[in-house]
Amino acid sequence: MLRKLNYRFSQAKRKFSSTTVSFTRQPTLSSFPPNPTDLKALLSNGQLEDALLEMAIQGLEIKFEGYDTILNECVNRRAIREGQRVHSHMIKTHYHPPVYLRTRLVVFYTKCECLGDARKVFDEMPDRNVVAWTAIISAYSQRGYASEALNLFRQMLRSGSEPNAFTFASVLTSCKGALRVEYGMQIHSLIVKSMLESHIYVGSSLLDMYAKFGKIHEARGVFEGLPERDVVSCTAIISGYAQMGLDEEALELFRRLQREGMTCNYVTYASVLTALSGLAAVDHGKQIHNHVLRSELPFYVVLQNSLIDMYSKCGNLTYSRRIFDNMSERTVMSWNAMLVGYSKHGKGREVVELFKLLREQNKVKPDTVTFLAVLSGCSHGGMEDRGLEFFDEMVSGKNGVKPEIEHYSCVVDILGRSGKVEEAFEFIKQMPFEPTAAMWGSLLGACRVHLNVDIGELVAERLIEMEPENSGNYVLLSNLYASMGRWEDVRNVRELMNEKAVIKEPGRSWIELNQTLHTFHASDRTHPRKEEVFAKVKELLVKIKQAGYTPDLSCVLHDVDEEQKEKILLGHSEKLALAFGLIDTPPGKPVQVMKNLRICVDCHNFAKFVSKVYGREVSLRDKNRFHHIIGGICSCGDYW
DNA sequence: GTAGGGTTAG
Repeated sequence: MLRKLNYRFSQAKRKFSSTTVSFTRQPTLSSFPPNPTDLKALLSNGQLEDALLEMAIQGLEIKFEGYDTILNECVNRRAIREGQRVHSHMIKTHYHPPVYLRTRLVVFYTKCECLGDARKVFDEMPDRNVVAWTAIISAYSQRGYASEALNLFRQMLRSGSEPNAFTFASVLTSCKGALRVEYGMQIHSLIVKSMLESHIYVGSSLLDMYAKFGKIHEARGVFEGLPERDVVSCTAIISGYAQMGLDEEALELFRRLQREGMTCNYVTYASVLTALSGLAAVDHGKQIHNHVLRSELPFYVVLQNSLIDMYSKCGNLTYSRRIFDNMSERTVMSWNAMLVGYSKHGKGREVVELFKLLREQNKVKPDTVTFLAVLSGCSHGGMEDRGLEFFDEMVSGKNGVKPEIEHYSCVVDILGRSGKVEEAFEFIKQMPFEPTAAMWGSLLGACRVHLNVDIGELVAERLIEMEPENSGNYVLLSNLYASMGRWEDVRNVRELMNEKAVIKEPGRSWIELNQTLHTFHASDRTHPRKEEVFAKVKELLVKIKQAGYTPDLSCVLHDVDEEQKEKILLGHSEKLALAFGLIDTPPGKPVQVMKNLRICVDCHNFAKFVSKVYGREVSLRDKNRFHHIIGGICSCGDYW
């Protein structure tokens, strides 16, 4: 008997000699053949290797319970090689595992990220249960194969297997990944039929799916219908608003839920910080920062990335850089957030230097966003030649990131900015992508600054063809004609616009003073202090006119007389917000105004005169970038 | 046994 055991033991040792398993200790067998209880005892002592050894020794005797126990342990420890050995042991010994064990194998392989092996076991299953289906679906979903996950879900339904809450929660994620809103809605009706709409996991996934497809009302409906809320469902709805750019709604909901006792974690704060970045609500942002510091949350790098972004979008690059410098670990997003910050502030030199540092440190691989930030940073920061060099590097394939359409768009911007309008036009015609409206828009802007009507007209024609409803395009063309003194053409543009255009998004500007956001719309008659604000605008106008300001009437395309046009211009929301800032802050203090769209030529000029005449530093953050105006000179170089 | 929310760009 003992010899038999020794023989088997040495055989087993040979079998396992290729693994990392070390045999410092001989397993103690209480009986022969050993039973699953022995295995469990070994496993509970953490002796997975010994358990495997015993399994090999006893051969066929192990069967169901032993395999189950060991595989479970392999899953818990993510012990890939050991689990694979268990699986091959089954095959070698011609053991045919029941559904339960096959499911265990599928789960083992999916958890160990061996999708191919998982799929093989799954495909060979004679009958599949809901757990196996869900495990394989979520494995595909989590690894980014959303369409395949949806395919499998359809197969599951056809096979007659009934999805449970786990399945629904998982498959909804695939709908987001595969951009299939119609499937999401069909699945929603299945969920309702299964009475799982109020399930906390299913509900959060469902509301997140709606939010990701821009159906925020549906998302909110699902959220309000949840019988209980937790940190995930609350975060999902807040981030839903934030991701849609509904920043005020996101902030408002966050504050309400906080009052109602919501718990927050790092994901919640990261989502709220996105909204605060959009609003440039730096006082609120600092409060969150304090919370974060006090609570010592895990996954700090994600939060730090959000904080870098928040501070830079609130105009405080110094804070951003301080956080960046103090990070113990940086991801590519950390670098990107910092580079984007410099880029939006027109700090070309800093962009190039930081990118150099990124390469020197050689810890993080730059990605497509990195190059987008670098190219647009070079463009906005007066480093056009460096920008073109980086782009050439991308084209040559030296840095491993191939240029995409957005990078080409940056190059159009760079060429246009440096006055190479013809070159930019040729570049667009020859690039391997269909030009976008944004590209033509950027080139039309270049034509305006560099007074190139010939190309401007061609570009405008294509642009208006592509986006006949976008009033901004007509304004650019009108500006171009006006700058050449072609008033007849300005009138024609207006008529053309009257036929087709609608104002897509109303202009809105805001300013944060003493932790309060004050928002203004064009010709705002609703603000409680409107009289004061309008009076201040008039006062500013008188003073800056004396200093040489003349309104740029080509920014107004309404069919009205000149006096009316000037009135409309004075009602632009950024002027109101700027005036309000001047009223409510002491002389000499910098003022920062945010705008949801691109700033108009006249308002830009207005702000420059105000900064000069009143000796104020004025910062304007528009849709694309910051304008830092000191003494009448803007950091954008009058090109944006 | 299987499941939900997050940070950079556009």
